[in-house]
Amino acid sequence: MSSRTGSVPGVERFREFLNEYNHPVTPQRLRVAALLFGTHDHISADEIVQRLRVSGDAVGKATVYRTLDLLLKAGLIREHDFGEGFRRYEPCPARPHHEHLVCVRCGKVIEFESAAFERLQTEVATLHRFEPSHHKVEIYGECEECHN
Amino acid sequence: MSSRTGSVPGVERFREFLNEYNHPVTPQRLRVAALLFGTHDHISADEIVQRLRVSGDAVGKATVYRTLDLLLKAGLIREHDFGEGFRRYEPCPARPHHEHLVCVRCGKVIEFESAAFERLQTEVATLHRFEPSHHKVEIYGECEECHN
DNA sequence: TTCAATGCAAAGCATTTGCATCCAA
DNA sequence: TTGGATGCAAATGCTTTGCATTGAA
Repeated sequence: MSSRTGSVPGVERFREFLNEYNHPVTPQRLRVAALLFGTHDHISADEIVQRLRVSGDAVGKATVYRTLDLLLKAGLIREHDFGEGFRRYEPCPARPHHEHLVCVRCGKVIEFESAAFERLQTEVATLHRFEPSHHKVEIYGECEECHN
Repeated sequence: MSSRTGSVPGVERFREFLNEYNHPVTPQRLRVAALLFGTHDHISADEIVQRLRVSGDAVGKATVYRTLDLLLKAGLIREHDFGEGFRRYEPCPARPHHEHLVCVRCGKVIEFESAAFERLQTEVATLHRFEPSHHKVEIYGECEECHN
């Protein structure tokens, strides 16, 4: 075992969420949450399985997917599909809302925020009589290292 | 049979692309192209198979996927993943580059363009030393009919 | 004790691939 | 005539589900 999960705020929030909805707090759930809240990467379900296995805290793949569902419902993580054939996840609470730059060669993901984008979302949605809930802005291209 | 494919500009452009790369011009390829260039929807591979079957121009699913690849390589269609578990396609040449508003209830897709978004993409990419190739802006929410 | 969680394996789906047959050029 | 296209069915890869077992409360 490695993580003192109690010290990670995100894990605490997940614990509260589980209590609130009378979902058992299991070691597997805490491990998945601790891993997610302890990384800055945008990792896939499979990477979660791998990393937990390596650190000796193996959790079944099905349980990982089920825990990701819970974390999504709790609003504690964000789900992404960058068109790679699988989804990636990142913790929410850490940083404010942000968008992504994705390198089409090496897969590197860089985050950025832009108040202008936020403003434009509201503007455009209102114009089309939409009630906006969320949005995605992804810019694809080549990062400095990959671009010759 | 229904379509006089010769009258649709997109189909003509596809024909030229096939000739240029010495790919045979087959009736199946023309049918898929004609369907795509004749609709304003954002349709899935499966919908293409269904609609062609209904109109008596059945084309195998594998051929549809293979033709979509060609159309993508030709730059004549755009591919979208709105997180529904499958991809949607739309003709490119018809309209200038645009973004999407997606109703999370009924799945309706509305297109919009915004010069401001285009400008911001370049700005942000340059800031992070990215060479931008393309981008996606999707705003999710409830359309007027679905919102109450 | 008890009801939900776990984890394996099987099932589901969209998409891709293998291969025998067919056809555009 | 012939190399590539077609289309069925099988394979793939991510994700979900069924079910017997385990464990949190």
